[in-house]
Amino acid sequence: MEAGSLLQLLVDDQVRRDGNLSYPQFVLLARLADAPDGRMRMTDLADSAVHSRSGLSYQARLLEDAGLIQRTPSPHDDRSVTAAITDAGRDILARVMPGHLDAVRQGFFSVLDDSQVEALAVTLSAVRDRLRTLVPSATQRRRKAAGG
Amino acid sequence: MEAGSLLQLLVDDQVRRDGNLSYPQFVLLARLADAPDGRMRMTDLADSAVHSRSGLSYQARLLEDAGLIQRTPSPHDDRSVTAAITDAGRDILARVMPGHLDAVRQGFFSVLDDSQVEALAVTLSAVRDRLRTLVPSATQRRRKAAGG
DNA sequence: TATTGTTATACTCTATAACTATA
DNA sequence: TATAGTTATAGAGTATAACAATA
Repeated sequence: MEAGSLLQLLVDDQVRRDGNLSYPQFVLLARLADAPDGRMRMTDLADSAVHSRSGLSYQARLLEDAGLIQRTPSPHDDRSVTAAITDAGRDILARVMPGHLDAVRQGFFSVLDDSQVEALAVTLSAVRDRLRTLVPSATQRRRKAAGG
Repeated sequence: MEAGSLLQLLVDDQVRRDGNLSYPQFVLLARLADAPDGRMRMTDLADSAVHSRSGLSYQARLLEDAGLIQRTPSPHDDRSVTAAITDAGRDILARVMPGHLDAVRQGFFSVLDDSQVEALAVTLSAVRDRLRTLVPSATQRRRKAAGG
């Protein structure tokens, strides 16, 4: 937990300096950039980022006001909204990534060899998957609140 | 990072239910309980917990108001304050720990074998130590702010 | 002068509940 | 009825800067 907190502080500082982004904003932007076509449904984004829906709406508004993402109605379901990273969003990310990679290399990878990195990927993925079954997603929390 | 966030959510829920503690309060209390004599200087506590001093003062006030810690002037340096866990604090911790151990076992250790746990301890400790050299402590941040 | 700790203040983030709208 | 998303509101946590006190 200490390692995680410290790494988040390091990355937060860096993305704030280089791209005027907060850590959660950077995570959302990076996740969108990695998604097919740079788009994701709001609910899926909320679940994947461990956010409540209202928390995601808040961050999405900030990112949209900054011109880094755009929200549009989803094609096949008029209830849904699709968030898409904009060209400006990709530009910011391109500006931030070199420093980000440097920071992560220096703070994380530099003290590990390849086999250790591989082992971490395996074990922490297993932990993450396990925790996803134990920690209710944003959607599940909502269902629980409505039902109880 | 995902694993860390999820584990924090899991633990936060559990310590809140079982002991009416927030995650940062639980961390501070546990750290004090582990310290020799149950006492630590405020600055050392802030540095060890990745807090600013003001942030620690805030949490310390909450814990003290709840009767779980007590702050007293330090014996050898009248500028310093020593925080000590109280009997009530130890009681709360004793009430919370069984559920905590269960949660961590279920969410974390259950998916790992002994050698994986050992490898995690080695690698994440190295990462933590490395990050401690890169992320300024509360004291260092303050010096920087004063100097610049 | 430098260090320790607190406090006033402001801001970010997150969540709950209420609301609107569509399936 | 159930799901998707937003917003009003409130609260927790943190940090910066100013302050008081001691080394």
